[in-house]
Amino acid sequence: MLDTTDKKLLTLLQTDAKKTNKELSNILGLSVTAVYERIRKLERNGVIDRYVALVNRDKVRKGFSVFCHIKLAQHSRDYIRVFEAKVTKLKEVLECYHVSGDYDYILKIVVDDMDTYREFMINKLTTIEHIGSTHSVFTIGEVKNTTIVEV
Amino acid sequence: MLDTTDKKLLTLLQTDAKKTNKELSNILGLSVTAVYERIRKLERNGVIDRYVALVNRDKVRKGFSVFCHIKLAQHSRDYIRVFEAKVTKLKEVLECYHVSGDYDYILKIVVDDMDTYREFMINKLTTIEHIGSTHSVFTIGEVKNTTIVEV
DNA sequence: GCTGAAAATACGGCGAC
DNA sequence: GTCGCCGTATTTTCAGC
Repeated sequence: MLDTTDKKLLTLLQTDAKKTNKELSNILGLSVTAVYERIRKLERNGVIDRYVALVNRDKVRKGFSVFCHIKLAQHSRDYIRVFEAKVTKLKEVLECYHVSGDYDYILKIVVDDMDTYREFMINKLTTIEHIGSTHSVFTIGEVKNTTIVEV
Repeated sequence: MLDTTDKKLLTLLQTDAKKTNKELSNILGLSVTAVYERIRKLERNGVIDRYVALVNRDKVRKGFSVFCHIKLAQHSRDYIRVFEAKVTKLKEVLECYHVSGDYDYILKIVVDDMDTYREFMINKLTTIEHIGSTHSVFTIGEVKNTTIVEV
């Protein structure tokens, strides 16, 4: 379904979505039209989901990242549904995964600093029903952070 | 440094970077040029780091996400430097954070499936020197995944 | 911050390979 | 599926105020 050119194109667009079709055509050795058609197809097929701006978190005082492990009190379908719906609404929670192991969910939380994290925990996260326990892991350094999946 | 308009603009661009300045100007109640100038400034100041295409991982068979906790064998400066340099090079590792707690690093790894994860662990990750131990947490569902930080 | 105009690019159709 | 060329429409970009 995706040939080598498509894969290269995807990596390029995941690296820099502002590249013009002309620049891409030079890199890939294709015509502008061919690049245009391929991108259209990748967008139509849903392979490219969307285009976004990435913000430098340190520049907007959002440099405090925390991973929070959560156990639910019970694992009924309703408890899961309610928890997932409410946690999704929290803007501080950038990512939430249902996982297997010692706990049920991993949340990636981004806030200003430790004080705002404390506020977030008390006034937002732990007000969600059915949470059994939480465990916070604080990041002290970002070694790598990319959105590029190489296919 | 950032006024309310800038913040709205950042949220809009983090949601959809393909919006034209004209569309943005309508939403924000500004002229096209004012929007242009504000975006230029956000880019120059480094608040906007870059623009990227986001790929639907399920469409490219990269739906298998794993969090891997890593302890180093020792915590000398050289060990840390070597580990971080090598782990950054691995394309399967999308994110790597230095953390405080029971382990030293959290890695977010995205691969095809369990088989490729096994291959990755054997042939790539665990060939890095100075790793003391690893612990993998497998995701069984993605509840939320956004890149938007609301400032 | 605005208006207006120039330059660059995207877009869609065409026939041909 | 790709290419090159054609337009036109849209968008970006940057004067000058």
